[in-house]
Amino acid sequence: MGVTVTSRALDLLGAFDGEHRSLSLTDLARRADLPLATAHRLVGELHRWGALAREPSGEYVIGRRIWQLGLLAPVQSGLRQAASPFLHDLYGATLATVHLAVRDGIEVLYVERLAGHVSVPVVSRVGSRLPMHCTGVGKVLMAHAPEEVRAECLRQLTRVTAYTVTQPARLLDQLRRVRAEGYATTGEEMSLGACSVAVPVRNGADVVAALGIVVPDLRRQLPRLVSALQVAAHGISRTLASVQWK
Amino acid sequence: MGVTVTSRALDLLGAFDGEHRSLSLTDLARRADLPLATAHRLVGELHRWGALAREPSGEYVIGRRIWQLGLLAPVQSGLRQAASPFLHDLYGATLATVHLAVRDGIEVLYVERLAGHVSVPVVSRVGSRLPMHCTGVGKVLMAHAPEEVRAECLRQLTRVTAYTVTQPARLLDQLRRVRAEGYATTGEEMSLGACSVAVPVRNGADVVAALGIVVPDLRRQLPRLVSALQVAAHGISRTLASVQWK
DNA sequence: AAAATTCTTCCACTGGACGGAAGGGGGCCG
DNA sequence: CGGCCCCCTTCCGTCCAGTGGAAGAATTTT
Repeated sequence: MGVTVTSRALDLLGAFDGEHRSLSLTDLARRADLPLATAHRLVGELHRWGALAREPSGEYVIGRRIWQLGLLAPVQSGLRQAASPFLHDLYGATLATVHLAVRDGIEVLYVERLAGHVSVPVVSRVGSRLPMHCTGVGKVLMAHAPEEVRAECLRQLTRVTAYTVTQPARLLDQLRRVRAEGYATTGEEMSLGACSVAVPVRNGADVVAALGIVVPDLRRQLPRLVSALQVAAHGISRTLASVQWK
Repeated sequence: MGVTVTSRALDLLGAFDGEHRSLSLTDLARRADLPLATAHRLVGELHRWGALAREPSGEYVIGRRIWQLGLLAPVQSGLRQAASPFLHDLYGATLATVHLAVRDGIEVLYVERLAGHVSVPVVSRVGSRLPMHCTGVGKVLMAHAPEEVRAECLRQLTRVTAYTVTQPARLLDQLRRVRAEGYATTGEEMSLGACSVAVPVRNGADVVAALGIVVPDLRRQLPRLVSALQVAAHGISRTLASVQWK
């Protein structure tokens, strides 16, 4: 059941990613591993429907219709909208890069990112994924994930910087503290010069997301940042509860 | 050439909209006008790929993968990212609901919306469309649209409130002034109690988007608002030019 | 417990999908 | 200018994946 028409069309869409935002017909055919004639027909249909658009150059890009559909996804319409005003407040209070993320499998999926004109160099982009063990939001989500997910993560603690925690025991110890104290921190574990603090966002009893900020250094004002984060997280949680999200 | 497999799969996705964010299999089949067995198979494939997700209730919703794809669309990745910091500045300076919109056919497509905790009642949502003749951003986009688009719009000047401009001649006159003065205004033409000001966002010589704000009343501080808008629009234009968007 | 509704699986027929091949168009180089 | 290369588009006979009626399972309602 591997080669259905639908799966081919979807594979064409899947040919696009962060590094390949516009592709020629030939590129699409190559990346989806389809004969040119077949790709031509399918791409034509996708284009007619609005899933793909054509740049002046002739290359194809993801169309507005897909973008509009994406806005209907639950991450977007529920969580993001509930969080939006609180994220702005948080940014205003801290002037740090603000992140909202959810867990997707064993990775962190960034749902929203809010940064000013200048900011600490950060790798995350909205819609991108990162491993959980070396980011603030990731530690929060991992700490509150089901046991089997945590176990799976521990199996691949890849080293990113010299400060990345790669010993399972040590990470588990940190996660225990995250649950106990209600917030997680990292210090240059993902990229040098960037530290982070994060707190869980709840919907009822469940942890549905994590809210975090990235700063150059957090020795001095950690208590203030944690309290600002918790105020925002509580606000989001309350909004989620009131709209009965999910 | 109306009934291809791909078009059916796409129609299933198209069954979702602002009012129907989650649908049961039966609903999907009904809305896409497909036999249940066929819908079942196609939905299964879409689900397997990640285009659809399943709620705890068993209903289907747009999946994260579509959301991620949407983030790659040019509106999103180019325009929105370039605009983001300036929109926050603008919100900070005016505390009004801020809108960024592009033209899509003969309608206004809202690309970004930024509102505080409380705000003037506004109908727009990100990803939604509205007619051009009765919104601030719409008038800006219409004023700078190709002649044939303008003509097409004039053919359907639907009345929304008692203040909506429905006489072609009068609207054309307003548009001429928009081009001359560099900004457009509306007064309760879309919804009562809401006025708006908007300015064009350029990329080189082309008007690629419109930036607008909605306020309860604009008699008093119009000059200040226009200048704040223009500062932001220039900032966005400069950013677009520097990243060679499109 | 019966009835109604929704979801899932099955399978034989058939019409839409397939893709090799050939034909256009534009850009680059010798 | 002509030859070459690359990319896009169209065509058409073959064939297999898609189709959908029907039956059955699962769930909810009456």
